[in-house]
Amino acid sequence: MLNRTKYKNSTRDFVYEALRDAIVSLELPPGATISEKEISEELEVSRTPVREAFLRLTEDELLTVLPQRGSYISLIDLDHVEDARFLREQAEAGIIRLACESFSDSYIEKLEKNLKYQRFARDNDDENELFILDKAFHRLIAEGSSKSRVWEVIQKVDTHSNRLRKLSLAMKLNWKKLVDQHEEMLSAIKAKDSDLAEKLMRNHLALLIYDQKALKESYPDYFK
Amino acid sequence: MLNRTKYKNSTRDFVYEALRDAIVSLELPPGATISEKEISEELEVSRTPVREAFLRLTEDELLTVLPQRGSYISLIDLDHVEDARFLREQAEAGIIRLACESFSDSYIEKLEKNLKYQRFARDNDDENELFILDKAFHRLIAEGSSKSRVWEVIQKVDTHSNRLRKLSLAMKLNWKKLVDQHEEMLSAIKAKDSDLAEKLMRNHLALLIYDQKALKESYPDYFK
DNA sequence: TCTACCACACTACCATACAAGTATGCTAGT
DNA sequence: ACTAGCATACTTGTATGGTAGTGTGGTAGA
Repeated sequence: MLNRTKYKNSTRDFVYEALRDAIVSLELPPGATISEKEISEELEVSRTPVREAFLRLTEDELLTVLPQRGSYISLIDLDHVEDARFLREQAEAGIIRLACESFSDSYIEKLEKNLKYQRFARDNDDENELFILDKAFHRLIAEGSSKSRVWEVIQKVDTHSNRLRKLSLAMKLNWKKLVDQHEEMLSAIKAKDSDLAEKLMRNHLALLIYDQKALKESYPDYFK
Repeated sequence: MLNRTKYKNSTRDFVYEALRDAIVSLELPPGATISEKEISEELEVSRTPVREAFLRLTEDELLTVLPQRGSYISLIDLDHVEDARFLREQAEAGIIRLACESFSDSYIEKLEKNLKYQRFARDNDDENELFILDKAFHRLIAEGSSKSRVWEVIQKVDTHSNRLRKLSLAMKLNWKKLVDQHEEMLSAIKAKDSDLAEKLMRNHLALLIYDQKALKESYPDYFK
């Protein structure tokens, strides 16, 4: 794993971020067992900060701890994924309505710039970059509507979906139409058409039910 | 504080629940300083589980920890309250739409029973009971729509509002019209009128901006 | 061969000791 | 009288030792 010095001040945060990144990137796959001692030796820290990181990961539902038995990376629970997706749809529907009501020119520009890069990434089949730009696009809409904190909360409960997205990336699923949808959404915001914007957003996020079935069949061990 | 034996298995959960209840009930008021050592002596446990409870409370934004300096109960941040309210409005608007589409008779009955008690509590000026019944009412709608987990998530981020509600209880603010609104909502669900139900829910939750101003003036030390 | 039992290795949980940063008040020097 | 600086008593952060519960593999006995 990475070197400690490039991280935050506290050892706890270092361990937490290292583990979370490893889990979300599937470097530590769902179902893998890990122990406090093992990680503490690997990262060359004591068990205390590792334990505290474990607690936070448990809260994020990325880790499952069985007292006196062991811990393992949580399996992806499609019910949880759907609940997170539902919450996200409701939240972002409300947010994009706000965006239609009041959105500064500077944020319009930021979105346009982001979209330009999205098109570029799409034309170059750079799914990884598209993944990042997609996230940034939605974040910008929330930011411009002064709802950054809401967006952060959603992100927090959306970790399971993030792992799914990583899987769908690996399987090269449909990432193309995404850009078109984003463009339509930006047009709606510019036209201040709240109803249309909300509808587009809901359709867009409904698609996040990717090919859950296909993914589950390809990686059965990763699912609950 | 309470005896340990009546709580869950782990010491950590015992400490966490004891502190969280004390904070939300305002027994530990915003701004009050507490230390790991102090709590560990009071509850007669070691510092480790106390510390772990502190970490969880920090994640809930109920506690603020300043390394090497001290910890204090977080002040109520009205911006955070509004963000949580916004998220709750979006979520419950979506949930009540679901309720209009599919809601079993048994849950209709449960809501009716709950409302009966609400009327009783209102007529007896029992604000405390009304507080509990209000919570249960909303929870029932989520449960009946198979969105319990979403409701739990909302609850988790809504802790600041809960403290506000406790304050407004103390000030005997308007708790009467609440029952009427709930009755209208149930009627809309029965009539399967999604649009009306959603509108009612949004209006209802918009009111949760109580008299924030009045509260802030009455308890200035509790706010950020 | 099968089963009951036990020793052992493993886990997370909790207690405690030590380290390091911070605030405060006293004291010595001006 | 005032200030710089240090001792001290706090705080949280980290390390480590011991405890109790759990799974496993081997062994003795039928």
